[in-house]
Parts: sequence; structure tokens; C-alpha cells
Amino acid sequence: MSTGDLESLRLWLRLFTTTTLVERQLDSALKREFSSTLPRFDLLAQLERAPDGLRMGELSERILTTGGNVTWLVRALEAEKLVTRRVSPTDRRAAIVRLTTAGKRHFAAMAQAHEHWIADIFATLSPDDRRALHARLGVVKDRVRSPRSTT
Amino acid sequence: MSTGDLESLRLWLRLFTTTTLVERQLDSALKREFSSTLPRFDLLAQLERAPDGLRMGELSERILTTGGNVTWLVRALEAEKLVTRRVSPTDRRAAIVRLTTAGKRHFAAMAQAHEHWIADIFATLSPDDRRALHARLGVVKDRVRSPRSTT
DNA sequence: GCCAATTCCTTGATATTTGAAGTAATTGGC
DNA sequence: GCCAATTACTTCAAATATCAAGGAATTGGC
Repeated sequence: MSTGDLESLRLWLRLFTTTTLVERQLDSALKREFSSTLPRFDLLAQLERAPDGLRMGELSERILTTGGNVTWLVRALEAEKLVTRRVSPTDRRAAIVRLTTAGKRHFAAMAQAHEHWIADIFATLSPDDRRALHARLGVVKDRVRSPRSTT
Repeated sequence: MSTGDLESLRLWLRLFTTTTLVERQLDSALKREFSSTLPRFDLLAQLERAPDGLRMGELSERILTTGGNVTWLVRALEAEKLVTRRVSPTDRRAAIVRLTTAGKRHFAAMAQAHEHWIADIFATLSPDDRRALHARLGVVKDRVRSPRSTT
């Protein structure tokens, strides 16, 4: 085992811990202030960016979860009238999910608070630090997206 | 909303995505090669570092999960004879969990593979980049550990 | 046009995690 | 020493996630 291996291991542990702590803080704030959760928020955020709606499969790819889970989440959000589901006119297998007006309003309120929480957390870093972090995480992300052998 | 807010949001999304992708890759590799999972591995890793064992509460703090979940995980690992559980001699409320010999052996095999996988993933970054990432994540982590108001 | 392969989604069984409530043991103020 | 408060852990139900199997619709080769 080289020194680099140990350093990489420590880096991964820190990456994991930091992300988990931030995630938890956001999730509990969403619960407290809006009686919602992070997975629900993430799903709504994807829809907000897609005025024409998204298919179930697109949603599950974007929020990194399984299809079954998306079915479950959408059913709950639909029951609360925050999203609608319609059969695609061009492909009757596909369901297209959209935000309702109420959904947009609800999301907008959460998004504003959410953004403040995040800005607050990352304000400890300088803009340069944030850019540096963003760029390097991008390298790791690309690596994991398209894994290749060690050679 | 300032530009910095948007940048922070993007940074958070990337942090989350990257971590989730790495996590998933490790978890599925552990399943494939050792029929184990990341939470189990993490728990064993904590015990490996603590020759005198750890109490349930210490375990749940260190692996960032709830007490109920640790009870569940330890019960499963105990059934597989990878860990033992004894009542603390000094505090009869407390249970002390330790690795068995079989547990140590099992963990050692997994740890080696695990380290390679991680080294492989982070090898795309230079040593300097890894240090920079580690340091900046530390700032964020400390911030989340001890939250304070925005001022 | 027809059929096998594929795609999109849902379902149902399981697995995992959380959160709240409960039990047992310890501690500290008196 | 005694009792209220605290601490350590477990339990149980509910929330959330995965996985494999299945049904309906579409596509592409012929």
C-alpha cells in the first residue's frame, strides 16, 4: 500500500462524512420548516427545471434512484397535488410528470430557504476555494461515471 | 440571490452526486466480491481501529447512523460470528462490541480490495489536488459540525 | 404487416433506515 | 442512601430504498 492509497482513503472518508452531515442538516431543516424531505425536494427541483415535464425514467436517472422509488415518490406527490402525471402523447408506455401551480408555489418557497441554508454552509469557503472544490469534484465524478481499469 | 449563492448550490449538487456515485460503486463492488455492504464494512472498519472494542453508542456516532440501526447491523454481524457483544464490566447498560478472529480476517480481505478501489478512483487527481480537496472539505465539515447563525 | 427484442413503468417482496417510545442501569443533588 | 434526571440500548412501526419479475407499448428486421 502506497502513501497515496492512504491519502485517498482519508479523502474518501472525509468526502463521505461531509456530504452526509450536510445532507442530514438539509433534510432535517426541510422537515422542520416544510414537513418535506430531501428526496422530495430533489425530485421537485428537477421538475422545476423542466417546464415540459419529465418522464419517470428521466427522473430516476437525475435523482440517482431506482425506478420503483420514483413511482413511490411521484405517487405521494401526486396525492398532495404537487405534481400531475399524464400519458405521453407520443409513447403510451411513458408517463410525463409535471409540477402543478401549487407545486411550483410550494417548491419556490422551499427553494429559497434551501438556497440560504446552502449559501450559509459554503460561505466558510472563499469563492476561489469553491471553484477549486467544484472543479476537482468534477474530475472524480467523471471518473466514476465512466469507470475504467487501473492499468 | 447573489451569484455566490448559485455557485454554492451547484457545488453542493456536485458534492452530493459525486459522493453518491462513489458510494454506489463501492457498495456494489462489496456486494459482488464479498456479499457485503458499505454500512457493514464501515462498522467493521471502526472496530478494526479499536482493539478494545466500542460501545453501541460510539459506533452509531462514528458511522453516522441511528442507534436502532446499529442494533440491527450488530445483530446481523453477530449472527455471522464476525463480532461479539459483551456487557461492559463498568457499566451494565453498555454493550461492548469487538471483532472476532474471523471478523478480523474477513475485514482484512475486504479492506485491501476496498483500498484499491478507492485509490483507483482518486488516482485521477494529483497528490496536490487530493490534499487541496481534503483541506477544503475539512472547512465545510467543521462548519456543519458546529452550525452558527449567518450573521 | 408480423414477431421477437427492447423499453417504460409498476408491482410486490425485501432490505434498510429512521424516529419515537420503552426498559434497564447509572448518576448527582440532597 | 433515595429519587429524579440522565444515559445506553432495544424495540416496533413507519418511511424509504432496492431488486426482480411482469404487463403494456414500441421498434426493427424481415
